[in-house]
Amino acid sequence: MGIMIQHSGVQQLLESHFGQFEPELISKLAEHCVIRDFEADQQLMRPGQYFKSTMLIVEGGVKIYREDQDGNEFFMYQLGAGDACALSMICATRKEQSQISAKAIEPSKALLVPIALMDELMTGYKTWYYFVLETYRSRFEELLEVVDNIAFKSMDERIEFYLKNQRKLSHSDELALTHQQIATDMNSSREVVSRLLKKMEQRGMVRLGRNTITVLF
Amino acid sequence: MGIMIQHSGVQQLLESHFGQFEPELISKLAEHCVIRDFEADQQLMRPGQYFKSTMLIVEGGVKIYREDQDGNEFFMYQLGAGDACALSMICATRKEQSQISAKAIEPSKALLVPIALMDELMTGYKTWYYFVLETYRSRFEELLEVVDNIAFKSMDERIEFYLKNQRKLSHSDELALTHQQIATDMNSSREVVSRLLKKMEQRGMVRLGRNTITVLF
DNA sequence: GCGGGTTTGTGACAAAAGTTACACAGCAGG
DNA sequence: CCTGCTGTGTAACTTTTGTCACAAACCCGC
Repeated sequence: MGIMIQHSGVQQLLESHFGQFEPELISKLAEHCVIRDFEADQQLMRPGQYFKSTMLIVEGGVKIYREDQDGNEFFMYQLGAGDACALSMICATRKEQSQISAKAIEPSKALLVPIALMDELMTGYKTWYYFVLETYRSRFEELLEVVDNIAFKSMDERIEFYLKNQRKLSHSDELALTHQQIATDMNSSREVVSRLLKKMEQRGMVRLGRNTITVLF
Repeated sequence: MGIMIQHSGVQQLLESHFGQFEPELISKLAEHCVIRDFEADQQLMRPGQYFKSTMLIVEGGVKIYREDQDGNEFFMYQLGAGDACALSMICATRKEQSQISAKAIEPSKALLVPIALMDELMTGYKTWYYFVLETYRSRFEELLEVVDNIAFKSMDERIEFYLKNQRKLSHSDELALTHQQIATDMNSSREVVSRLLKKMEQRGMVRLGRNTITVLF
């Protein structure tokens, strides 16, 4: 009975954010997969961890980071409900180690799809197949955009891009961010970020407050 | 008759570098795809171009670049015989614009697989399906490594990585490179590269000559 | 061997980013 | 209201990277 309730919950979550999936696929997923809850700031995966399943975000938001040997982290992109982690799909299919770290930015739910199921889903369900391809494509493009930013742009342009991104994701011009958080995400230092933000304020691009940055552009 | 000869040539090239493909897949590809030749330094694709087909490299070597608006280019990774461009697969499936530029570094041959064929190949041939997934995975990982380099490492470490890479690809410790080429690939300037290479020579890591860098580490 | 190209070496300087050090403002809890 | 913590502002300095200017070395064809 507990399982039945669980399954119908899965079904409902899938229907609301993965409406493109055919009904049989949704049933299949509801039958074989589980939902896992994450608190804000909790890690969904850490570097060096092995994947046993692919994750689809069904609620909340997740930030994806790249980490180096010294534990520095570099923010790459963010996932929301309806997105999937390409890495967990790719690595999952090869039982590879994760090279990235993922952190929930708010209370979130993810659907765990066992890797054992992947082949069957890919060959049996057209909408799943397209979903996976589309996931690869969009993650790849996001990653290319990340390369653009750090390869061609200076710090102030990168901050601007970062803020635009955050605004889009939070659907608000008031961002609840500290300078330190931004610096950490960009693998820079707080002083540099403060300095550049101050210049942006003087140019009328943002308004700065404690824990808040209001985007004006 | 000319077509017959063409087809058997395709078949042979496929067999030598894509031995994992099942015979029926090779025949299928030989039947529906064509080989295209590229001279050294010729562009396989340029930014803004639309894909009509996916490319498999069957001979030679290709460098993949990201370009910005001002025409600066940033080298990301290199493909050899047996590799495929993930971008051309991903974009091909959506008839998207290319975001990258690809340049042959030596006389090369590529197999052009029409995008119209992709779905049929993916669903009908297991080895093709695995090949595509593996292509996505390895390009994605290469891209992550690129991010690592520019996000975490300093110029001298990046040069070191670049040289190691080139050594692996050319199967030789003697690299035929000018400082200017390296600088262009890394979106830096020739003077900086010269300076750092000189330091590396003093530390005994390389030996420098005109048009050649001998890797000693 | 003599120009004229390309490639490399180097010094001086400028700009960008990172570091150190410290002051101070804002807020929360006692 | 005081205390202490967190977040921000800022000056001074170092390091790294990029730019400018020019010299020297090398290579090739004549």
